[in-house]
Amino acid sequence: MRNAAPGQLAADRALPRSPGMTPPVDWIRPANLEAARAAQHEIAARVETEDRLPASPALVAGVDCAGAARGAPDRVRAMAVLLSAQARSRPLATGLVEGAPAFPYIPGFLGFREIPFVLEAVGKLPQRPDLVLVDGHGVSHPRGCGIATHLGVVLDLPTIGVAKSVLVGRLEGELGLEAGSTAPLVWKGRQIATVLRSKRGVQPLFVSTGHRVSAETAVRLVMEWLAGYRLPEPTRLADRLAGEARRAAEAGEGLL
DNA sequence: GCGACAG
DNA sequence: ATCTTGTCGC
Repeated sequence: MRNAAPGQLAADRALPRSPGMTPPVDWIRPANLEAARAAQHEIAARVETEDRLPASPALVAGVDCAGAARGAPDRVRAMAVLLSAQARSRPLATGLVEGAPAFPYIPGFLGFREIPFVLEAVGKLPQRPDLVLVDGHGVSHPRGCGIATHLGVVLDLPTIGVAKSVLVGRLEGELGLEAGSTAPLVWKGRQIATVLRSKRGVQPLFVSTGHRVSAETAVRLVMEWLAGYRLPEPTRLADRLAGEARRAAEAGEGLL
């Protein structure tokens, strides 16, 4: 079992979920696009868009994925970082996983490619966080099921989507140039995310509800977890550490 | 039919 | 996401 398909083993063994229910396999490893699309509709029907998390989360995790290594075409590396409100710059723990994705990258279906690995990476953390910041959209998705929402429902944890570009929708109105400026991202007449200028002079972030976090709280928490950079610290560290891990792997395998 | 299109 | 040096602006 040590050499089982990465995604499969990851999904079953490492699910750091509260006891009670196990997500349908199609929510994690659907056999095809049609099944994946159906799963997204099921997941979207279970999303909670109201707050159901501590007002000030003490343990916040950040997750991100990167290519495993240049030269290793279809490999993915997932990094999970656990931070505490007390020491936000110093990770309490990290979880790293690598494997071959069962899904290709298809806009709108990112979760099926990365979540199997993210689940295993989060499972390597010593404890479940109060909140998870995800690199990508939450409900600001064609079917209301971006990777942040997908992950939140599967993990049964509060999540926030922090994307660096738009998937669907359009910025409405004007976005100020100052840090903290916001504007609605609207799609089909509905606000689906908040465009946030996290820092002066940088491209904005697209913050959306993942699961159990309201749109307003999502923006507040992202702002609270910023540390002088465009991305909030949990996500920024996961992104940076994933990149460092990739370089280390390339060097270790002599792929240079 | 023609674009758009998270990471 | 990834390939990539120098360069412009806060």
